[in-house]
Amino acid sequence: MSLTIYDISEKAGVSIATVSRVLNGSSKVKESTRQKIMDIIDEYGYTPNSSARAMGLKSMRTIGILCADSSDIFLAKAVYYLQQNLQASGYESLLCCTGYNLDAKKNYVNLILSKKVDGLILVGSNFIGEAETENQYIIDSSAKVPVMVLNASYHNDNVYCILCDDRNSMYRAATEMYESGIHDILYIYNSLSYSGRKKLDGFRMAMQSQKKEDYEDLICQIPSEITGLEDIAEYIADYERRGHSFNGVMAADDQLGIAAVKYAQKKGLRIPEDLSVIGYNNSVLTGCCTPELTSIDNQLETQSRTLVKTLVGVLSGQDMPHKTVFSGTLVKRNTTAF
Amino acid sequence: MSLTIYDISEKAGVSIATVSRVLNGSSKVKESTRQKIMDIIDEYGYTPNSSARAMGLKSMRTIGILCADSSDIFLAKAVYYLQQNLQASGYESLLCCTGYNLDAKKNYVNLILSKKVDGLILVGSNFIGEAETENQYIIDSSAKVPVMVLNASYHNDNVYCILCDDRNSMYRAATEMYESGIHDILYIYNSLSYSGRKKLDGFRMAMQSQKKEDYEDLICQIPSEITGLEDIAEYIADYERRGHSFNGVMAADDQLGIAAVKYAQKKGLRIPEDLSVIGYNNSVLTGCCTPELTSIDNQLETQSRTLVKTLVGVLSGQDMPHKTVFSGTLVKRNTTAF
DNA sequence: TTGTAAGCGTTATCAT
DNA sequence: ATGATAACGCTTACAA
Repeated sequence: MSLTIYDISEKAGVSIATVSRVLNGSSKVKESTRQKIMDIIDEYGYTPNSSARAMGLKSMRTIGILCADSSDIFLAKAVYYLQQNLQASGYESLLCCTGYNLDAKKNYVNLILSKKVDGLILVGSNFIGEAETENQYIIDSSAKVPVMVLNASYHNDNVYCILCDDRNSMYRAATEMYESGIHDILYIYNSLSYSGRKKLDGFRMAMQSQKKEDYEDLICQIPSEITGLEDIAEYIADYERRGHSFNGVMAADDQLGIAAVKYAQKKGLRIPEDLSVIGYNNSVLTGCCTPELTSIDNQLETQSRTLVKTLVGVLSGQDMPHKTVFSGTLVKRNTTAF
Repeated sequence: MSLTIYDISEKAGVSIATVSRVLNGSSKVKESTRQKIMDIIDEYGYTPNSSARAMGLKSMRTIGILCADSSDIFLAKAVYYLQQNLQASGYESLLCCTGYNLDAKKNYVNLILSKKVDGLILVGSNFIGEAETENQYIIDSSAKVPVMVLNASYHNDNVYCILCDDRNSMYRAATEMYESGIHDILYIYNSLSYSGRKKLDGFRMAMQSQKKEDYEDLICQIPSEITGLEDIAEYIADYERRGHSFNGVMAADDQLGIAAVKYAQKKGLRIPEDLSVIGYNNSVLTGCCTPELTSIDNQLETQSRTLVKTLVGVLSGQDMPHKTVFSGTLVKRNTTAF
């Protein structure tokens, strides 16, 4: 069994209260006794029991992180940055992968709340539903602890959102592509999560403000059951064969962007001469295809850092902004010429 | 403040011991009182305080997971599977990303041990050093809790290893490539972690048993400072220009495999006619290049499941195998013709 | 079957 | 500056 504060106090010939004081750096302790206690702690390698500490402090100094799938390339990155920042701020984190089903998510929220975490971080816009009823669980949770949402927006009292302005980022990138002379732009996407909707909005806005006609015909949802990149490429080829022609592609994520590159290779189109492609997320995948994929970077690292800073502020009683929005940036590689 | 066991016992008109009993499903409780208590728990939404519980049980039912970088595509997958399995077995997990520096790793081990976790999982062979002194911290840790190692082998009393036989997997794949008529095989790798060494061993064994001469000339370490895939491709091209010729590439991971594909594209070589390529890990990256990358799958999901099963066994006092080895399988895609 | 009471290792409020 | 001591919420002998 490992040492307790009692063992240390005994060896040092002081009371546990004194030991506790030096441990917490709190009240005044005579420097000599402080030294003596520290020496003994070092010598015997004592470390406080964090459960007991949590009971005394009524806080675990632990944050619950929920994400749908921590092996997703985008979410993994976010979780990584969050944990690094939390750790640096002296918080533990409890990670929980929920999958994409709403009921499962609710259950996991309850589970993690029962661990008496000090706060909750929802990673990814898939935690926000379109219907208000789908989000009741967020309101309920926020009654107990502050809820942070990464990459989506939800307005409520004790919830704080950090996000990238996906709509505007997509708008700007689509506009830039259009103004470079590429007027027939195919938009491909998988799902309409919160950020998925924003991106599509941004694309539509861009086409509208360019007075582009019939742009809706070039908005293409990839059915969720087709997942292989080659299959998606084939689906795009089909779409083209059905009478839609385009010389640019904007994809809602990098995987889809790569599928578009594969489509071009299949059709013998040159990139970027015959077809320009822009992905989204600026993930490691961008380097894997040839030519390398131009992509929109949504500042995940900055978002994560800000989120933790905001959370720590909230937990220490400060007033913090309920919504912080960053702008994405277009990272140009070789699937675009502008 | 949330409810305690006292609140529930009061509302139910029983003692806290009885409530605790139904909570733990332990000793005999009359069905009617059990029902009554459950109803009240449901009605008021009581959830036990896990710190208090940990103190009583003298266990947090928590496992510490250490990995160098949870955003690494391979490690993220492993961590994901581990967490899923631990959760299913009723364990929490505390994830901690250590980076690749040895001293940092040691510090993190101590940190996580101070949380009084019930066990430790080291994810990835980069936790095992070549020199024995580098591994002392594992021995020290295993004196306190069982230590599980994923994807590497280390022999000690309270440490348990689950791994894929990388040497043999590489041996078989290289042999298959050789026997298909591809006799000049370039081996590329980054680092010599535990599994990195095994893979290289396997390659060497294969070449030796084929009586291939001068195969050492075709073993190429990519300097760690060059990281971009295009740059690696360029490095390979340089290597070739310096007088090494080859018609096959075996890469120590998928990223390097893709770099080899990029090299071929750069040189105008046809894949697989002029150059065959095999990657390692069978990650999502395999689908991103064109043609899609043949890769060795190291059964991460199976490894993770087995690891958790073994850990749970150890924690419940059962005798468990100290070393479990799976075999990798070659997943053939389009960078190979055999 | 149920209740009583003694821990578990801290923190924090009193006194001294 | 330091020491007693009461919480904190739970588990678990031991009694009844």
